[in-house]
Amino acid sequence: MEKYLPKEIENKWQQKWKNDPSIYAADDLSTNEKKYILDMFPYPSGDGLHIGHVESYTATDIISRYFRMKGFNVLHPQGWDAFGLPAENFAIKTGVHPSETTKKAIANFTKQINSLGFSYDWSREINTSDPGYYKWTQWIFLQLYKNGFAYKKKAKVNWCPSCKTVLANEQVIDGKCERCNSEVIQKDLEQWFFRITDFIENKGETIGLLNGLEKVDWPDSTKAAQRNWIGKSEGTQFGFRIKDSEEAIEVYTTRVDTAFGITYVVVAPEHPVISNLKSKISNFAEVEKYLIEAQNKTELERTELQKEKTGVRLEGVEVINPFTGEAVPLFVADYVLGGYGTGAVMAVPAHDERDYAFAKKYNLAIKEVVSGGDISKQAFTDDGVLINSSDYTGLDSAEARQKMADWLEKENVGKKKVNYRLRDWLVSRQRYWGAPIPIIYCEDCGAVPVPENDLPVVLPTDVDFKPTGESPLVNSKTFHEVNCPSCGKKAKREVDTMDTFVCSSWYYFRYADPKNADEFAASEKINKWLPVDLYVGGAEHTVLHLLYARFFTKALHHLGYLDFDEPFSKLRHQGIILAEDGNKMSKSKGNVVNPDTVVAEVGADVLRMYEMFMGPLEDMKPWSTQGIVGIVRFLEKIWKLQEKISDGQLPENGKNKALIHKTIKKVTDNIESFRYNTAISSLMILVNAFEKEKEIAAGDFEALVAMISPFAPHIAEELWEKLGHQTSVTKAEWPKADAELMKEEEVEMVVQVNGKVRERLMIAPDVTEDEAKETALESEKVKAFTQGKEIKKIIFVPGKLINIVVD
RNA sequence: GCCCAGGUGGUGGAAUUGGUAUACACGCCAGUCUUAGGAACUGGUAGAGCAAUCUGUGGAGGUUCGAGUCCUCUCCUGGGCACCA
Repeated sequence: MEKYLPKEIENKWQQKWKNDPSIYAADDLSTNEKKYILDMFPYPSGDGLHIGHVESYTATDIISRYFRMKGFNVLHPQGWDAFGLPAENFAIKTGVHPSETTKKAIANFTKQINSLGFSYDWSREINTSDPGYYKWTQWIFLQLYKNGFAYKKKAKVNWCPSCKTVLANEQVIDGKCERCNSEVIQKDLEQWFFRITDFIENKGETIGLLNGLEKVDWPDSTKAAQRNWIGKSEGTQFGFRIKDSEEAIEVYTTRVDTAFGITYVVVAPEHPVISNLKSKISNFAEVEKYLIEAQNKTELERTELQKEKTGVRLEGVEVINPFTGEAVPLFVADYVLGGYGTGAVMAVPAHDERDYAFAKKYNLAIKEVVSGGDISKQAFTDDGVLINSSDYTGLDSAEARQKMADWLEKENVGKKKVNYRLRDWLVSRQRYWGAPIPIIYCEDCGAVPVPENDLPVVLPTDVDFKPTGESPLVNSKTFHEVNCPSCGKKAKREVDTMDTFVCSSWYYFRYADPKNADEFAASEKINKWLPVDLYVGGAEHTVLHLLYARFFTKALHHLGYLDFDEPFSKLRHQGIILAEDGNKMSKSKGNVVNPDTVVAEVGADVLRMYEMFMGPLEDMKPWSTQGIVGIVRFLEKIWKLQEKISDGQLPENGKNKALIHKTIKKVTDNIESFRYNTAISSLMILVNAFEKEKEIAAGDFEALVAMISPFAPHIAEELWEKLGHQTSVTKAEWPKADAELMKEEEVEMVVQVNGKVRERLMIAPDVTEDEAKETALESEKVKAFTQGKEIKKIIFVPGKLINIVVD
């Protein structure tokens, strides 16, 4: 028999699949039940495919191939998240246009992906930088704009000085730019936003971003992270009247029960009340100095100095606590955030750590109103029973919160209020390589949407890439200077482009109808294929892509374009594959494993199967070059089993039959529950058993080949062909487990005495408790522990275990 | 500080409702064969002990005939959020 030569086999079959793309094509017309299995599409970087891509793409490929064999109509597409900064930065350095770089990278990615035998439906390939695609990104922008979900406003925004563009909140990690790690600063700029906060709670028929999490099958950690990011907080908002004035300062609190302990009020440096009260503030010079200092701090500086609180009293201004009628001093301090709640807080040093630290530093009164702590040492922040709180004394915190909020409402000075941490999504970018925002500014008409007939607004090529802080599109006269679509006068185009996350927020709709020139996708096709049945990708997109995509789905559902309001019914993340040394793979450490090298050495089937065998998909796990040998040996063993295929009739071998059917069941269950590592191990057990046989029935070997085909499609096709099949193993039926045939003639029964294993006996699987007891008590080993003792109890698990309880 | 997910041999990891702890694989040890190779095959491999046996799933308690699995407390690791009032 010839040797197992993965390279030859893999080339042969990849060529065949390429020549017959229909075998993996999704069928728009089929009435079979559909499965939409989706990978997070890659950014085609110059570095090529990463070993982590291989992990998640193999996982989805296995389940896609499995579902096809089960008779489902499977949609398993792939495409390119092709806009983005790396190509643009490369252009700045070298002058090579990003479209060139991207085109090259895509060609390389495609080659690499095909060398791994993934069963994508390439007829549905998409590319976000293709005008045929971003026309619809722009179209969706216009729908959002026309319905009030996209708007432009001046605001304090995150600015990355190195990337020279604004960033969304989600793209700032620990005060640093998600992409380049530079410290982010705050700037007042006029920018485009999407009203994502409108969809936090249910909106009409559309289930909200919070409630929607309850109906999807996503990892708990991901749901928790999204809830965390949205940051819902239920509290009370009420006003402090400024003494000798009609004006009031609104504060927000979750602890209105501590209101009798208020000893001062604090506003954020951005709070408008400061300039409004300028005439009253006797130390305004000092206050102004503080404001300037606060403004110059970066986000990082402002939060890094958490311990050391600073602030200035607004001398000459006092505010009235509505509960006590007491006048308390007013401070400005940058530990209060301008962008959250009302930008002002009531300070209760006895029951809040930050207020406590501030009060200690500036020698302010600390008044205890909830019993249970020792406020001479530290703030007591738990709930408790109220003291020193007039009529509310004696109530516990929860009850007091309710009654005090009711009182505020009755007095018309406050109400219950819900706040969220989530801000609207800032989507404009001052960069080149993205989808242009389809808006035209006219001196007379203002912001005018580009007419839908004029879409796409094509990205011009006559630009200078050097980032200046203004979009490079401003340099393109052909692009920038246009006529107003409304009045025809000279006007200017919006020069900012959209965040690449906008392009990736809807791409999974486009796969349903990728070539449609009249719609972003025909509604019958979208509603046929969507929602996505299984979505697999890295956990780093938890609050970025996954939140934005949900928002798009909800907005489009609300506008009547979709039948569903959650895009991804089931989500799983692949874990990070660490380098052999246990560190993260990185170019600078030189510990990166390149899939091309591994494929060249051991073949795609081995790489695919090894990555699935390493451990649970979602776990972080280190690469092991040594460990691959196990899979090489496994596939070689399967190859050699061909020699044992019997051409004649084999006598029924009961033991192997049971093992085959048990394996079918286990592999089937494991694939459906995404536990490929244990699926492979049970296949190994079956192969080890086959190896011990002199001959194997052809049908049994076929079942094995069918089962390995999702994991290692090339060797499976080759063996399938050698078994005499004319058609691809993809067209084969997935083997069925027969429960009758799984039954063993004899099973091992564990005999325990007082819960400890003392003996293992072979019995018929259906013996009764009495029979089992009798057999067990005859055993010498068991006797040694039961002799002369009274049997108090027998626990019997049929076919498995008997536990004899003695004194 | 808050919220998730985890801690099992030398290594990656197995273990339906609580029911044989360490499947499968790597590595290691011994052996067989050999054209000495990073091949193949056979056997062994949690720890202690000559053995019977005892001890073992981060730690301490508890529930149970029986706990890796359930409960309480605690330590550690990874991830997310964080001056959010």
